[in-house]
Formats: sequence, structure tokens, C-alpha cells
Amino acid sequence: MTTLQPLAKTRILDSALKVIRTKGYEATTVDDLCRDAGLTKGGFFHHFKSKQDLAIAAAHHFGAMADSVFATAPYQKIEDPLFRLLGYIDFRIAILRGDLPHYTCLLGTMVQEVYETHPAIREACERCISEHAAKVTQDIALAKEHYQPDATWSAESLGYYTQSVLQGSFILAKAKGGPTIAVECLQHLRRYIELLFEVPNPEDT
Amino acid sequence: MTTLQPLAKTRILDSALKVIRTKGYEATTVDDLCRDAGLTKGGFFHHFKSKQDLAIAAAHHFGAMADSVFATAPYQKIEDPLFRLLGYIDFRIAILRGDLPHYTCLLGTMVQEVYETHPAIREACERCISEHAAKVTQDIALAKEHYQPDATWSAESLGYYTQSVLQGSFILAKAKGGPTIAVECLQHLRRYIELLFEVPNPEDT
DNA sequence: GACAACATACCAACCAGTTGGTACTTTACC
DNA sequence: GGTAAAGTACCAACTGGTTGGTATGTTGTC
Repeated sequence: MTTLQPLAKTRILDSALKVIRTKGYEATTVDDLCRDAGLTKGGFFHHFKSKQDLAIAAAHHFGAMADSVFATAPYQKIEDPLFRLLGYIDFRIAILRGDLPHYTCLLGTMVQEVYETHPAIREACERCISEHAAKVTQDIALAKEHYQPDATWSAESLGYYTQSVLQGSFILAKAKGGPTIAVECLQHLRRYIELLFEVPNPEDT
Repeated sequence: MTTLQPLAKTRILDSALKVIRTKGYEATTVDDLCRDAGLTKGGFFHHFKSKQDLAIAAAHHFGAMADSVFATAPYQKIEDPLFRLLGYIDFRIAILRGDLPHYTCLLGTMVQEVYETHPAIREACERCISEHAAKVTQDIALAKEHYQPDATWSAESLGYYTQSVLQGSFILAKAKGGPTIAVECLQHLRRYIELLFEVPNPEDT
């Protein structure tokens, strides 16, 4: 008989995404994850040598999940890099739905807590954030080359800026208890990019 | 004989700002704070009825400290509200110095961790963040009235946007281990406001 | 029969919070 | 103005529950 459930290791990682995004890394106990994933502590430590080891794996698991979400998102079909970039932001606005743990970022949540206490986790989060930022930066660089080759700002810094606005929006969403403010923040980000690239916007004067 | 040290309660609150910004709320133990503040657990629980109670007091303590820092900052002397707003951002860039716990935000750090598990702390953080945002919004509203009365964006949403960029910049700074990226992000924020208000900038095209 | 994938039972360290006390200060009343 | 009562500000020692992690099975599969 084959197992109907996904493998335990995957179940633990999925539980980690959910529970850590809800309670944070330190408040999440190994027992929490075992309960959520439906196994015992012995099983947990068979797959991960420590809680920190799980956190690092969870960061990569989250990164991989995000990669596939954005790689298969409809906006990727847009040919013009500038409008693909705007499509990325619109898509990020569109997915701000459901509960907070569902749309917030595991990497930002974890790195905020453990940047000083768990350097290995910090590094894993940094790498995954930077890899995602690099993909956004690619489109920014293409758009810049096409439309604003002489601009003084760098594509990379704008790529990181998009991630900064996203992370900050999640914090405000958590403070306010819902995504409304986050949506407004991402709309400001969109407007900034429109202004930088001089995109005509019927809504703005 | 009068005590040369500040009162124990103040010492605990100052320790809380330092330790929680370094390790996060959950990883900070009451013993950590007692050690740093130089008293015992009995003394701690004499002043605060619980760890959560301390966190709420620390949020207000941080808010009050920030209030006084920004109220007495040199940029407040600028008369034009738009350039006072730009002065605020320049000032926020200027204070990104020293260790990370020194310039990052206690409120953003705590709310990220406990928004779901400790609603009372969440609310205290939300209130202090919103109060600070409201002060920024005041200048934005004045500047808008003067220079862009017909703009479609609201002063309030732009006020929150500034805080979103700040919070996100702190996360990236923690991920990268230094303020360099945060500075670049705040420079993008500055450029956005320049573009919104059509401020001539010699650096930009 | 070897090995992976778990479960059961356990432990030492740690944690928030309590207890019962001391030293000192303020208030109240005569 | 003297003093008893009440309150404030702490401390040292303790507690019950929790935590990350381990040691040792058991079970199914190649």
C-alpha cells in the first residue's frame, strides 16, 4: 500500500511554513510542528538534525514554492519587460487574500527574529530573498535598458526596493490585522515605477 | 542617599528595547532582561505583572523615545512642509548608523512575531506605529495642499507607505547584516516623493 | 537481514511566574 | 515631633510545566 499522505518530511516543511508564519520561529515548538504534520518527535528528528536545520530547510522550501508560483503566474506571458514588471506588482497585490499567514513571507518573518542569534538561518533567508529580488531585477534591467538607459538609479537597488516595500507592507498588514494597507502600499510602489518609467497613467494627473 | 542609577523600571524598559530588538520578543527571557537591567526576577514582577505587560510598556516606551528624537531633530525647523518631509527622510537615512538593534524598530520587530499570539501587544504596536505615521502624514497633507491639491493619492496612504518602506528596509538590513541596502531603499522613497511633488532634482534626468 | 521511516519513553535545562521575606519610605494620627 | 501602620521596591529560593533533543524500540520493504 502506498501512502496517501505526502511524505512526512514534506508534511513537516509545509507545517513549518504555516506555523512559523503564524507564530514566528521562536514561539513555534517542535511539538507544534509534529502535531500539525501528524507525527512524533522521533520522526521529526529523523528527518532534521535540529530545529535550526528545519528552519533552513523551510526557508529553501518556501523559496522553491514562491519560485514556482511566480514562474507560472499569468503576468510572465507579458512580452514587454516594463509591463511584465508592473504585472508582477499587480499579481502581488492580487494574492493578498485570505489569512495573514497565507500571504506573508516566511523569510522576512524569520530573518527579523533570528538575524543575530542564528546566523545560518539568516544566511538562508538572505539568499532566498536575494534570489527572488534578482529575478525581479532582471526585468527591471531589461525595462531600464529599453526605456530609461540613462537613469541614475540601479536596477538592482530598485529590485531590492520592491522587496522592501513588500516586507514592510506585510508588517503593516500584521499590525492592522488585514491586507488593506498593504494593497495601498503596493499601489504606491506601482505608481513609483510608472513615474520612473514615465508610463502614462489615466488615473494620475 | 539618592540612587545614582535610573529607577529599576526604566532600566528594565531600556533593556527591553535593546534585548528585544536584538533577539526578538519570544527569544528574550525575563532573566535576560533582569541580567541586563541588574535586578532579580522578583523585582521584575513587582513592576510588570507579566512578560506581555512588559512588552506593551516597552512599545509605549519606544514610541515616546522616538517621538522625542523626531520632535527635536533639526529638520523640524524647515518651514516648507514638502522640504520638511524630505528632511524627515534624510534624517532617517542619517540615523542608520551603528549596530542593527540601535536603529531598527521595536514595534515592527514585535508585531511581526506576536500579531496572532498576543493581540494586546499587536494593538500597542499598531497604535504607536500609526501615531508616528500620523505625524508624517500631517506634513504630507500640508505639502499636498500646497503643491499637489488634485493628486489622486491620499496623504494618509503615503504616510503609511513611508513606514512600510522603513520597516521593509530594516528587514533587508537584518538579512544583509548592515544598513547599506536600507539607505538605498530610503533614497528610492525620497525619489518617489520628489517625483510625486515634481521637485526638480539635479541628480535625476 | 539490513536499512529507512517512523513511534515510545525519557531527560536535563530552561522558562514564566510565585512565595515569603527584608529594607526603606511615606502617611496618619495622637 | 514621635511613632505606628501601610506601602513601595526590591531579593533569594522555589515550582510546575515546557522545551529541544536522545536512546531505544518496532515495522515494513528491498
